[in-house]
Amino acid sequence: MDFPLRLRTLRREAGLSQRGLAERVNVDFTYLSKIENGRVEPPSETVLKNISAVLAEELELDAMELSDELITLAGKIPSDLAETLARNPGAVRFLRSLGDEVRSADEWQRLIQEQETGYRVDSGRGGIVR
Amino acid sequence: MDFPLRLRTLRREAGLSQRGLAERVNVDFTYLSKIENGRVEPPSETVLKNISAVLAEELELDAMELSDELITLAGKIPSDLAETLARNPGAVRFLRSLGDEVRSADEWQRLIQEQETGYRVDSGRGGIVR
DNA sequence: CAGGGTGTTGACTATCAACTCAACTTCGAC
DNA sequence: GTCGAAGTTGAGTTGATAGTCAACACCCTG
Repeated sequence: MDFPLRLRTLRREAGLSQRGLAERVNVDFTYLSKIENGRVEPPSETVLKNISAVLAEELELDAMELSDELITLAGKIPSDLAETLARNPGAVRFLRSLGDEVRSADEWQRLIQEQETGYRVDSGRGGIVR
Repeated sequence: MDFPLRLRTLRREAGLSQRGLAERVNVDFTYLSKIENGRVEPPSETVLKNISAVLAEELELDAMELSDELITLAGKIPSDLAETLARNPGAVRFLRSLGDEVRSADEWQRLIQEQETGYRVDSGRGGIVR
């Protein structure tokens, strides 16, 4: 799902009008309209976080997770992560070392598994290899 | 080493004047002066890449590695990596899964080792654990 | 001390992202 | 049919980013 639609869906699920949400987020409601219609780029991370906070409260979701979802859907990198990357040349080298192998969501999931379990997981059948 | 000094050092090693480098990079030489003196923010990634290409040629270094160095020194994320991250929500989740454990350059180096060897490496003594 | 090569500085400018504001439309309830 | 609540649109504003340009200062060499 793309960002504009996701936002509109969430807002409606939360039972909020554009004006209602906009007021709590401190932006003009016409701006939300444009965002939901893809007439403008997704908003700043600040606004995205505010939106996430309000929606998470209404929908009883985790605000952090929601903002991560919206921020990445918006094609941005959460600024705290971005800072970590920018401050750690090693992090950039590490990501490069992953190279083109890592492309799909599955691959990333596999890496998370490895990281959490300490085992290297076969990407094919999901079995433990070593 | 910080970005301004690193740039100045490289430029001098390459035997180029500010005017000389600026011309080949298609920026005003006074801009380079300000950059080297930290009077302005580091330049755009485009300019950084142009600079890297010229310097890499003169110094017989790898242009890609040099531009990665300069870009990260400049506190930015190489845009191709940034795009990969922004397009892969999984990548963001993965980085979050690394959490606060990963902070030091050593830790990143360890992860690179793991990735390349397929073995989990002990961060303490560098031995193979599993 | 004249003149070319080098570096520094201040003031200004163009572009773009991220919005706001005023005006209009659309739709459902009464 | 009108009223209010909701949504859409075009034009304009604002601040930050990424530079340029004109002017000046500092050498060294002849």
